[in-house]
Amino acid sequence: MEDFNEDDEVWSNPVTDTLKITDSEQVVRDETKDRQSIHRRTIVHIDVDCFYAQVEMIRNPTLRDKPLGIQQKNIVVTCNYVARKYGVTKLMYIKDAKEKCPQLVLVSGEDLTNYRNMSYKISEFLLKYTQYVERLGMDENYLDVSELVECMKDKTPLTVAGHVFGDSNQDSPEDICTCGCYERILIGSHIAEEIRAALYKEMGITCCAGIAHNKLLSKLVGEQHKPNQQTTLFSHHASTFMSKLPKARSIPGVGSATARRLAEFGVVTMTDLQQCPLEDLKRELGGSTAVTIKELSEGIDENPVIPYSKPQTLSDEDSFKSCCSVKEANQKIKELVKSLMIRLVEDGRVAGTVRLTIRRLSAENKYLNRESRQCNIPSHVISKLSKDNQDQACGKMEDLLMSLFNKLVDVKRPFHLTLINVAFCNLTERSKNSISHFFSPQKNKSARSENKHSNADHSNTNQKSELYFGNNGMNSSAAKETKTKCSTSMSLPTSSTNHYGKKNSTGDKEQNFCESETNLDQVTVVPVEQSCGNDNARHLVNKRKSCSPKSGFFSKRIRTDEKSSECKNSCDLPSVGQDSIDAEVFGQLPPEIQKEITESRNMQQPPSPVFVKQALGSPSQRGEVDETYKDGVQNEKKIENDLLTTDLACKSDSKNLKSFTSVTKTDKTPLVPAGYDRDVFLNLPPDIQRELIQEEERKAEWAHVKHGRQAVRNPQSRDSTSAGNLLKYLKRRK
DNA sequence: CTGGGGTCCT
DNA sequence: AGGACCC
Repeated sequence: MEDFNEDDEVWSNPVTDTLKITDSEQVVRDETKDRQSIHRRTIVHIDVDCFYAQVEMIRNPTLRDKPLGIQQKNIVVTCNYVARKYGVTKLMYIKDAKEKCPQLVLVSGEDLTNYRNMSYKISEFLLKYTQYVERLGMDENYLDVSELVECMKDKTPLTVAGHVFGDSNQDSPEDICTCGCYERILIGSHIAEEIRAALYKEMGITCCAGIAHNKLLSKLVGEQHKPNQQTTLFSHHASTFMSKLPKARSIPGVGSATARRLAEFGVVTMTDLQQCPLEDLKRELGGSTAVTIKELSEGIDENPVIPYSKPQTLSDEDSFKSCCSVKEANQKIKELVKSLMIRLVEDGRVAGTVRLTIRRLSAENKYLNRESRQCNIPSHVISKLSKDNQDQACGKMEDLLMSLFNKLVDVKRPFHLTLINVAFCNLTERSKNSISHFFSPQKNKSARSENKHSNADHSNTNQKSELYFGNNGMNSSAAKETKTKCSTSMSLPTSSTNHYGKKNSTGDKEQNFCESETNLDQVTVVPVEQSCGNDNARHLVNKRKSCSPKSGFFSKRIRTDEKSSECKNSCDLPSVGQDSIDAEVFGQLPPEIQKEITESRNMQQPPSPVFVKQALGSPSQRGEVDETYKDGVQNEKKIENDLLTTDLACKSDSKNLKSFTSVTKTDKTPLVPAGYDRDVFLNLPPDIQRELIQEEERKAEWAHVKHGRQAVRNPQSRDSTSAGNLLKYLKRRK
């Protein structure tokens, strides 16, 4: 039955081949079409509401009910929704903002440390739902939840959670796509809602979500209802949705430069772009961007969600009115280096390159005029850094940067700088260096490229991911967790028909309700490998042929042949909970009434309509969401405590690291990190041993985080709170 | 009077 | 090294 496999596509593409020569009626229902469909994925885009302002309001709850602006230099970079009521907007001058709202409270947001920490906590939290989490800036994440959806497809809910784009009442059944995406997106909307509820409950963060079949649409549709709401887009509304966007510039990926060039030949609105002949676009913009933005304008976007990893650069910058002397510059650089060094040490990697960027005051071209010089960091500076001589290392680094400064600026002539940026890049894990240094010098050269390769590629194929982590002796849990995740159950009733009266794709199952009240915690989790057999487990391996490292909307098109696992049997888990609405009765209501009920529930501010309420395990955990939201202050203490606990847990982790290290120093039989020859290792100087061990610890910590088991957290708070009804079914390793 | 970060491509 | 894009 699953004849469509990788071998077939080498020779031909049965689906598209057939599509070309046949009437679509039969083909659309072809099962192979489902796998190939551009609708095959379910993507959730999570956008944290006024991120910096939320972080500050969590830090200081008394700010909640005041108009709050986050200030960087002369600008309000973002503000809370109280301030927005007064007309304060993002990137507004302080002066203008104060005019609009004299009581505006300003908090400096120039130091990003707190925001960065919260940002990663959020991304790590999201990793509990899928390994496919891609960060976009500090406050946005894409999640490919296709696998989660696949596992819940027997539990397709009746209605969408949250807002939906377009007027569903106007839909006739023929409009709805029959490839299965309708049901997948429906499930996706409930996944998104649960994620948002959990994010709020666990971290006190509110966000918006967009749910659609690709990244572009999920991001754009999520902006329809803000803040703290979510919007779902079904594929049959995709082109309408795109047409309704005002400007071509609305497409993420069409920036100011492209928009200007488009406007030069008369393309301004989205429909202009949609209707502009491809040939014209190619002529004006070049072939690849032309094709890309043309497809984006039609709502087509096959770019995969690329799992994030550690950042590729660490940079710190400061802008100012004027810096006209070497002495001043030196001082600024010194400060930047100091804070960057701290971040670099925390990161655990070594920087191979340092870059200095400046901006000169100039009448024209106010801020496109950055110039930079970079150089390699000599190894003796690196070795200083890895020891305790960090002051010395900073000194060396300053010297390096000053020599770069002299390359940029003719110091004998007057100069006027308005910005200095220092960046560490070419970041590599220390163990790579150490290992190749001490054990296999000939591999030294390949270390960098190998690293880069896996950064770009392992994210795209489970196969490589497994190889990569496996080889490291670290953790192949990325791929494994995916497989085990398939034992997920949604607590909503299923029905053989949706409220349009269309058959579900799983329509042969007449079981409409899940009445079992089995305790969630007793649910047996069956790994997919077992329940589906090896043949199906094999499908979990992505077979992406190529990978462009770029993750934006302009990346080259990547053919992805992800085949979702078949895990029908393992999904037949008992389902739980009762809803206050009788699902059977609800299902028999006329569609308009169903819609009304759903909508009235969706009006509630926090994510909590039918699904969440039902999904939350205990009465004490449901129903209070509204309350909690309204007087957030009451909850603040708890949230802060939670965060505190988290921090402490992190610290205790590094404490463990230290005690581990000290054991190796004093014990007669020191521990030897996995993957090292014991005799060789023990003959190394003690400080090298210590470094290697710390290296392994750091890698382990990161892998930990990467695979969703935060280094952190009171296990109880994770297991027994709202962390997720979805999550309750996910098998956690150990 | 225009943040402080990031990404990838050319 | 710079340019485009993202937030």
